[in-house]
Amino acid sequence: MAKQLVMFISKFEANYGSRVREYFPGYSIKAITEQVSMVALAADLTKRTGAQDAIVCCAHLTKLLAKYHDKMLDVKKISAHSYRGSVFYAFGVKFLILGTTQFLVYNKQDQWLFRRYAQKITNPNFPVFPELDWRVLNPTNIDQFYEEAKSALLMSIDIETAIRKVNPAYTQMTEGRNKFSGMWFMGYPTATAKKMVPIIPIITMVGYTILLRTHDGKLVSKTGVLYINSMIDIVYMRRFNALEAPKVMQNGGYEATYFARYNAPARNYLYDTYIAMHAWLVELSRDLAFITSLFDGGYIYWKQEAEHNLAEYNAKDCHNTLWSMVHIISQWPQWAVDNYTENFRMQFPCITCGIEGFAVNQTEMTRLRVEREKLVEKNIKRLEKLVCVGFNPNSSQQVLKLMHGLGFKKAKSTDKATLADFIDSHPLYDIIGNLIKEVRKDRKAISTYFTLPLMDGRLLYELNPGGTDTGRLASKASNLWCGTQIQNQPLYTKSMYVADPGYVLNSADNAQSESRCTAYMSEDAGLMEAVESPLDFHKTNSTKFFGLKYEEITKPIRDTGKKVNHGANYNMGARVLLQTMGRKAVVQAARLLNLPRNWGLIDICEYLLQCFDNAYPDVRGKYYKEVIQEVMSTGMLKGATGWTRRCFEVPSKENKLVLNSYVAHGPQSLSVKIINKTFFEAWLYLQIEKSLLRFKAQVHDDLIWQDKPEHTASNAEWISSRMARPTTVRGREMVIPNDLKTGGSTWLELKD
DNA sequence: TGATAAGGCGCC
DNA sequence: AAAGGGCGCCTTATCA
Repeated sequence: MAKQLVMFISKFEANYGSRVREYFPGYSIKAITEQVSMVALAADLTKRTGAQDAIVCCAHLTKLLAKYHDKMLDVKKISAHSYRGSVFYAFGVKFLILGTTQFLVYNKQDQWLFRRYAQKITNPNFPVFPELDWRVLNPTNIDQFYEEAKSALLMSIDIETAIRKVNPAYTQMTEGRNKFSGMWFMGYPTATAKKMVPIIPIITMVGYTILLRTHDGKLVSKTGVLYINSMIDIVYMRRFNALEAPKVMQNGGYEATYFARYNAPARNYLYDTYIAMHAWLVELSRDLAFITSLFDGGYIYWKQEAEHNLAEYNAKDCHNTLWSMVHIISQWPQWAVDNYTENFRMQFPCITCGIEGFAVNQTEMTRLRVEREKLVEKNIKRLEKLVCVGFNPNSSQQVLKLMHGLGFKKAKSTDKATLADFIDSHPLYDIIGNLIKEVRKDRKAISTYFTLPLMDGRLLYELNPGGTDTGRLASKASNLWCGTQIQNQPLYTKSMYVADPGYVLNSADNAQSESRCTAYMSEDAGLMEAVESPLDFHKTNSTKFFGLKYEEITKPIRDTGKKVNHGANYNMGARVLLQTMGRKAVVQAARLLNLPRNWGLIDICEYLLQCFDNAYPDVRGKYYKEVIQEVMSTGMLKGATGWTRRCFEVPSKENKLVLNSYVAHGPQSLSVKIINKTFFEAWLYLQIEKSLLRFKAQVHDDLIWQDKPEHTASNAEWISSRMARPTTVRGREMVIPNDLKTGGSTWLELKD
C-alpha cells in the first residue's frame, strides 16, 4: 500500500502540485489548498488522511510553524523562503518545508533542492545532526572543556564581532603619534552612518564545537561559547585556537582577520564549509543556514535568533559548521575534493594580503580629493545655470526627466552609453551631457576612492577565493569595517598607494591572459596565431578582421578591432555592440572600412561582429557547441587544470545569457587558475619561508608585491619564470608570457 | 530612521 | 523581443 503524505499548497499554486509529486515516488499525496489557521489544525488534517508526514509548499503554514517553534519570532519580519528545508515536528506530524513550487518548471536549482529535501521524508537514512549540547564557558567548566578539546577529531570555530566607539581621549596624539594607532581608526560606526568617528572592531564572543569519539566508536560533539571580556578570555581563546585539532570554519577568512589582531591564530585550519561548497556546488548559495539545510535531516532555520540569545545562536553556528563539514566530507564527489585541494590553500595568501593592506600616502589622497571637489563645484554651478538650481546629475531619475524634457525621448536609462548617444545628438546636449558625465566621474572618485576609512594609514581589504563562479578571487572592503575592495582601483588613484619605507613595489601581469585561454580552449587556428604573434595583439586582430595590412592599422582602426574583439568574446549582439562603441565610433568605423553608405548602424555592427566570426570561426562556432554539449551531457565544465564547475543551467541559443556565462567561464577560470598556482607557490616560498617579499594583491591576471630593492631582481625572476610555465590545453602547450614592472615607489609607477 | 531595490560605474 | 562575462560599492529613491 502506498505511503500517505499530505501536501499543503496555496490554491494559486495548486496546478504545480503534480510537479512536487515527482519527488515522492511511491507516495500517495493528498493536496490541501485551504489556508489553515493553526498548526494543530494542519496536523489534524494530516492525521485524518492516515498520514504522519506533511510537506509544506505555502508561505502561510510555514510561518505558522516557525512561530509555533519559536514563540519569540516576529512573523512580519521573516521570509518563508529562508525556512526551506526545515523540518518541524508538531502534534505527532513531521512537516517538511519545501517552499514555493511555481519555479520548479524551469529552475534547475529548485528541482535539485526539492530532490534533496524530499529525501528527508523518503530516505529513512537521511542523516540528522546530533542534538546541540552547549554551555557558556566560565571558570568552573572551561578547563575541563579545554582538556576534552585536546583530543578532538575536528573543531569548529565561529566568532561574533562588534564595532565599538572609542573614547576620544584615547585617540589623542602625543609626539606626533597616537599610541593606540592600528587598534582604532576613523570609520563609520554603523553601516548607514554618515559621519566618521573613532571606532574599534572587537570580538565579543568565540564559540567552539569539538568532535569526539566515544568508547563505542560513536561520533558526538560538544559546544562551548566564550565571552571575550577580559585579557584572560583572550588568553583562553589563544589556547583553544592553538590546539592541534583540525579546524573548520564557515568562510574562515573572517575569523582569521580578527584572530590576527588578537594574536590568536587558528592552528591547522584545514576545512572550510564555505570553500568546500564553492568547490562542489558553486552556483548554489553558500550561507551557513543554507548549507546546513542540505545536510541536516532535522534542520530548522535559526538565523533569526541572533537578536534573542547571541550565545546560543553562536553555538548553533559552531555546531552546524562542524556537522555540515563532517557530512560534506562523507558525501562530496572526488572532483569536488580535487577542486577544494586546489583552491582552499588560496585562503592564506588572500588573508595576509588583506590584513597587511596597502600603505596610503594621505597627503596625495587629500590632494586628489580636493582637486576633484573643485571640479565638482565648478561643474555643478554651470549645470545649475543651464538646468535649474538643485539639479542633481547623480540622480538617474532627474537626468532622465531632463533628457525627455529636452526632446531626447528615446532615452530609457541615463547610463554611460545613453549619455554618449545624447551627447552626440545635439550641440546643446553635448554641453549638458558632458557636464553630467564629468560630475558623475568626479563624485565617483571622491566617494568611492578618496573618502575611505583607513587603518593606521593603510587600506585594508578582503580577497576571497570562494567568491566567484569562475574561480576568480572576489574582493571587498575589510572585515574590520575599513578600506574598500582592491580589484577595481582606477588608474587615477594609484599614485596614492605606496610601498612601505625601505621597500619597492613590483608587479607581474599575464599578457592577453584570457584571450590566450580562449584561443587554446577553442583551438581556433587564427586566434592561436594572433595571440602567439610577437606583433601587437589588437593590430593583428584588426588585420584579420578587416583584411588590411599591418602597416595600415591606424589607431582608430585598432580601437575598432579591440572593441569588436571584446564584444564578440562576450557574445554581444549588434545592438549592444553599438551601445558600447557609441554611435560616433560606429559611423567612423564604417567610413574607415569603406562600408556601403546606406547601411544603418545595426547593419554596421552586425558586419563588424561577422568580421570576428570570419577571422576566428571556431570560437563562436565550434567552441560554443562544445560547451553546450559538455554541459548538456555531463552537467559540468571541466578546465585544463582539472577545476570543475557543476552547472545547473541549460545553455542554448534560446538561453543566450546562460550560454554567455558558460562560454565565458572556461577562459576566465583557466586564466586565474594558472596565475593562482604561482601566486600560492611564491607566497609560500618567498613570503612565508624566506621572508623575501610581501604580496599586496592579485588582480585577476596581475600579481602585486613589495620587496627590498636588493631582492627585487631575484624575486621577479622567480615569479615571472614560474608564471610562464606551460599548461597543457587540449594537448597543446600553452605559455602565457608576463610583463614585469619593478622598483616602483607608488602603484602608479607600475603602469605604462 | 533603517532597509531594500535600482541605477550606475570602477576593475579585469 | 532581446539579452556582454566576472565582481563590489556608492547614490538615489522608496517604503514601512
